[in-house]
Amino acid sequence: MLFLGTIENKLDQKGRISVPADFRMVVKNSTFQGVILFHSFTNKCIEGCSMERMEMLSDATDNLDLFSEENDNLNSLIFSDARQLSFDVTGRIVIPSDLLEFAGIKNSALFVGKGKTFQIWNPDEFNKFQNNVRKKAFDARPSLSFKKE
Amino acid sequence: MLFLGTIENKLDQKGRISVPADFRMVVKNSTFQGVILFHSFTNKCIEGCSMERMEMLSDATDNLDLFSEENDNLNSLIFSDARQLSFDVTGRIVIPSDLLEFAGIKNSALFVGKGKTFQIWNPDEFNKFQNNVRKKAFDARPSLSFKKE
DNA sequence: TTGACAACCATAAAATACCATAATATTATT
DNA sequence: AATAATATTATGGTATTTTATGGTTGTCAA
Repeated sequence: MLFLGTIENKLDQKGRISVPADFRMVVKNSTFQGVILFHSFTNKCIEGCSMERMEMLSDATDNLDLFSEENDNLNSLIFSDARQLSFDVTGRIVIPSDLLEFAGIKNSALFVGKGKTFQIWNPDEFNKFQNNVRKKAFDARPSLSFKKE
Repeated sequence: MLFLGTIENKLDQKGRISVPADFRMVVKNSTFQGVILFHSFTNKCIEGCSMERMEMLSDATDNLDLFSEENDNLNSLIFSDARQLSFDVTGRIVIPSDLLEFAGIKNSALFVGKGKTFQIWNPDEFNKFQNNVRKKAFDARPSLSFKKE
């Protein structure tokens, strides 16, 4: 199962927001009924994934080197920053305020499927980003975008 | 199993449409009883495939690199646009309205087999497209089109 | 005792399951 | 081979469930 599509949901005054049903389905068989969130390293948005994915990341970065400063820094960046947020009965989470601020999210947020992971964006910010990505893809491969007659 | 042939079916007022029985057979042994749909990057139509195929794509693009902007952009193009649609009891799906608009589909749609994938077209648009393709093939290779006796 | 937070209850809208039927194809029978 | 019987589709309408969202209460700790 993959995180697919983009769904916009609202934050209520208590900061709660529904995780899209399709996204909840992805972690349905997971031990942890919730998601992991952390700052994105590439964009002005929040990164999200399942606990299983986080464990894979851990396995990938873990080289058992207790003396590697680089390794320590990387783990610090990723794991100390990550929060596990469990769903309430109706499938909502409360996104920590520092993450909301980082992503510039106020009243509503966009859940963006990325396959094995997902992101949470300010809807307007994502529009800008997506247009930019499409433009870049277009510039890189014009032959795919416009077939000559 | 492959997606083969072209079948035209109707949309009802609720936007439901039967996925051709032969197409449903292709994903019969899949864990996810449904199809993945997304905008075509090359034509005015909807692209479709099985969840397995989407997972293969995911495996191919997934590199666990949290710092790769390029990878992030690629995933954004592919997965943020895709929807998983499961069959109802009679084998129907509801195609999201934005995809219908993109492909210019109103009352009926044409399922076009492409082997490992398929497409969904406005029937008239597909005719135009098909004629164009034939014309191009004709222009390119007149010698193949008219065999002398 | 106040403020943060979790558990609980409620509801409108949207999505999906359910039931029914008509059209088509497939098989069986004579 | 012709026709009857059966199964499988595609399609239409209704009922039920799920989802997203809002509000209230209870609990624990500062």
